[in-house]
Amino acid sequence: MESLTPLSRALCERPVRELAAALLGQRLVRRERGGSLTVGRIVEAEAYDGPAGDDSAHSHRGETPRCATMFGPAGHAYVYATQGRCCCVNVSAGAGKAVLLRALEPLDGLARMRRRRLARLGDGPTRRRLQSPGGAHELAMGPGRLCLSLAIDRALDGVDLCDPTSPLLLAAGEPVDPAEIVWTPRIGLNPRLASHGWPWRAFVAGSRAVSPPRG
DNA sequence: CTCACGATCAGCT
DNA sequence: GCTGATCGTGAGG
Repeated sequence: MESLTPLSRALCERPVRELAAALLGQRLVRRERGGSLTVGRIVEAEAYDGPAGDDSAHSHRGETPRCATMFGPAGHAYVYATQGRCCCVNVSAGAGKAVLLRALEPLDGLARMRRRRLARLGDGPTRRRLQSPGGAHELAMGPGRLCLSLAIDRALDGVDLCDPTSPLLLAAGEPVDPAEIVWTPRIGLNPRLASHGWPWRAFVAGSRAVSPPRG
């Protein structure tokens, strides 16, 4: 059983790129009714710098109902729906800034994670990979898959990730040595997201759970 | 009200 | 590397 020392609010109030780096190695913990815990180690994170200088942030035109959590206190979960299929979860960092959690290395509750992923899959190669013994690292590889594995949806938007009693929280793991952190431009289908040339995507070198670049 | 568009995923070529 | 699924969101009339 993982210990549940929550991450401090002060950490989440640091500049977003520092926060993205500091989140690597920490735990994302999902506590469901009945007390079951699903836990992953954060291995990939992406910083969004808010309305001032970041056109690709959801907050780039100011506060809207969808992204209101980004303008609330730091350390809360900003969860939004994408394509109606799945959600993505961010750690709010105040003033419209946030860090998107892109990938976890599964630690606890692997059976629950696999069950929830398989429930969404047809009879294709992905199903067979996830069922194979070496397939566990793929369970939460990618921002949408991460949320599917941990049963994160819009109902969790706004929960306090620094509160040890929350259904979703950040807990202390092992910080990652800065030398092990790789920075790259953002990835995704929208070329605009990488157009800044900013190396704002941080991931743990060598992690098998890091989502591969696309396009 | 209408409409264009994704911070994605899965499956196939 | 390319396409379809599928729908919330936000901008504009």
